[in-house]
Amino acid sequence: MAHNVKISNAVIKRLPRYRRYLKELQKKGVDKISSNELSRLIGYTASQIRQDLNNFGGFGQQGYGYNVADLYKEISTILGLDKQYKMVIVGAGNLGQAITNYTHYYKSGFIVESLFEVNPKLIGGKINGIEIRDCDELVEYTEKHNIDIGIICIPKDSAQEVADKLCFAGVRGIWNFAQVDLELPDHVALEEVHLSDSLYSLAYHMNRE
Amino acid sequence: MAHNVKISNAVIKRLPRYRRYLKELQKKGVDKISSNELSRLIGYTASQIRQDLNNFGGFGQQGYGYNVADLYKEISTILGLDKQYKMVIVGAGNLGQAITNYTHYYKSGFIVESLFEVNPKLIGGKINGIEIRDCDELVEYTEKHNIDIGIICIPKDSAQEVADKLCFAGVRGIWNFAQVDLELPDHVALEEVHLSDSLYSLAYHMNRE
DNA sequence: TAGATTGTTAATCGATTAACAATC
DNA sequence: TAGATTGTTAATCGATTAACAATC
Repeated sequence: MAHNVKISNAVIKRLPRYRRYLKELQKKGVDKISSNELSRLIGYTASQIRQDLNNFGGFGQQGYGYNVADLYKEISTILGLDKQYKMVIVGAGNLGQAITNYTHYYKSGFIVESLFEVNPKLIGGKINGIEIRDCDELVEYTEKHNIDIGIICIPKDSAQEVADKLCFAGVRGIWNFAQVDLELPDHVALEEVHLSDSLYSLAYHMNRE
Repeated sequence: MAHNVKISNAVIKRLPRYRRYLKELQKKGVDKISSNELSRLIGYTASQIRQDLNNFGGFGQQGYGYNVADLYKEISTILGLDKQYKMVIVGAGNLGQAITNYTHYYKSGFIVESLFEVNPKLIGGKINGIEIRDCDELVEYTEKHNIDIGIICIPKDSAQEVADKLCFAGVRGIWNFAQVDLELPDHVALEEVHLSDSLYSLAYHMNRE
């Protein structure tokens, strides 16, 4: 059953993966699955799967297993994917463009409302029909349009400053691609994607295995 | 001192972060730092910092601390950043292009030798002077040029197939951006970047904090 | 030398796995 | 009902933190 105990981040990080596998099962027309079968597919132990899910409630049925469609829906709700999120992307370079396209085509609940840039050559242009505005308008726009998420796709030197502006303008979450660890107020959620850290850990493993 | 005990992935994942902070310190002209001072900056406990570093050897000096430049260099070597890596990127869409530019400008040790595409409109074009070739040439090219790393920037449906080809052609590591968990032979290192998983965990935290 | 700080062992904490009673 | 499989408690394992002797 649901409790008030804080759920560890390790658990949260596994939820999207459960969801992906459940989606695949659903596509294949599978409508029930046991923790053991799921374990074989996904690679976590059956015990861990049951523990993870029971952090949020008893979604299974003894003697039967889990209903694939129901569990998929439950996990989606836990993650907040039943809601919509308005987003702005700061930095309209390749990465900003890539994320714009990606969310535009694949993530219906996450809507890119506008991009922001300092480079005058890009300002006024459009990506997927979404306008690129001057960075000077960032705070005003974000406040006015009740933006939920700010996405930072700019070099690290100005990243903290932009993050501060986004927080001031009322975003509830920041998705950071700049190579710097941001400091945010407690009430703003932060997810950092450090691409070069990821590449470096790949390099490490290439020299051992 | 260095041992043969397997070093946990948690430790490896922290190394690039140490390195980033040491780089900043170096820029500021700081030449020595204690585990306590570093702890205050980076947010890990001093105890953890000393434990982490001692997995690889005694880089410090009692009563003094750690030499910033030396430690930076040691960590770089541990990660394998003293070596060069030849890479190919499969998928020349926005993300493939973003990574090409990114590594081209910022990661001197990681060289994008070629991109590969199935879209005939893109084949023959260039990004940063790097040619986009037909995916049909992937195996031959990769073998011939002794490519070390394959980067997968294509939709999930063909990702495993491309990964198999890259492994067959002899890469030692794969950096995967497709939304699927790849299965690779043991001797090929794998680093997965699941962008939507990251976005979903952000959504989760936005609805709790 | 005295003070500072590491390297390393021991203690604690948290996460994973195992076991099994509850129950569909 | 009997068999299967969950939900949940207990045991184990591993990672983090604390403590302190070694030593610069």
